[in-house]
Amino acid sequence: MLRLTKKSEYGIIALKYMLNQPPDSIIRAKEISDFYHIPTEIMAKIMQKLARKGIIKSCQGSKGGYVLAKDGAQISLSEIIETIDGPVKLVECMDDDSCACTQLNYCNISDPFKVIQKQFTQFLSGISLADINNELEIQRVVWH
Amino acid sequence: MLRLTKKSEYGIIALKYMLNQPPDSIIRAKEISDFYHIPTEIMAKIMQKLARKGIIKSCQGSKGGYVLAKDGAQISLSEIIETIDGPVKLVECMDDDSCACTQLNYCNISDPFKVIQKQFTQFLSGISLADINNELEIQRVVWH
DNA sequence: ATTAAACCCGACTAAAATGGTCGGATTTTG
DNA sequence: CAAAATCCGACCATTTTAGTCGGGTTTAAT
Repeated sequence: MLRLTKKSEYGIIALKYMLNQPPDSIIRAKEISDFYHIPTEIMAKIMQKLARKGIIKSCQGSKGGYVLAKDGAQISLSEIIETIDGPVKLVECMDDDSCACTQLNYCNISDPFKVIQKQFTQFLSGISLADINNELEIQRVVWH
Repeated sequence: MLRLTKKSEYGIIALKYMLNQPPDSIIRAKEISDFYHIPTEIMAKIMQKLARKGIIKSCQGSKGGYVLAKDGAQISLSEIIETIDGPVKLVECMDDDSCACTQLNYCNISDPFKVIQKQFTQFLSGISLADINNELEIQRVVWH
């Protein structure tokens, strides 16, 4: 079906929410999960991942929470998705190591898909959290 | 993980295989499944879907099989994927109907994602089977 | 006609990924 | 020390995907 996981969705929702709070305000996972009716534990773990990756900064202890660690324009969609769901690999045989089919010379799509994969990553990298927040205007993808 | 399903992969492999046979030769599902070690029944059903959609043409009966129904340049990646796996919907709330969150005014990413969705579909539509077959050169996605 | 080889198709099972829960640990504030 | 938050691994439930099975239809060759 080719669809983002719910966790990625939650992550994007949370980051967008944070971007729209007063700068440097500390935001708790529970605040977001309550507001959007997202299971608290799930929200918490997603934010832990984002924190480990350095997209947000954690403040432990009571009165703790999270703060955006970067400018919205510096956070790309691909970064968010990869942090939460792991690497984007359109087809299985993206690494030469983990692919039985290339070794046997069976798979006929490995090479072309590496190109597509690269373009797709560029596509996701080209969209920032700030873009998402600004409800970016309809744009056109042009091939050169 | 954001990855094509195996069925889509199989479909692309099969179509690429067909494109590289002598024009108008009739190709059996079993021929492809044997060659690439794909379960025969799965391969068969994928080709049935492609046939129903008009991407390939079926020839029933003994000595039957399939023939490409279109030029390679006329078959887009998005068409293949949507035929096999159903519509590409990056996030759940793509249709206003099926989305509880928009009704409640909770979801904050529905609108921006519609734009991303559209761009992504354009991206997939811009890649043809012929491109895949020609191991298309590294290209750049440019924003206007 | 009969048989064989292919397409056709829905229902089912198995396996994997995802979504969500639980219990408990650590850190900080008051 | 208690409360409120982050932290984290292990676990279970649900959904999606992958693959199987059994039976049907169409066509060509004998």
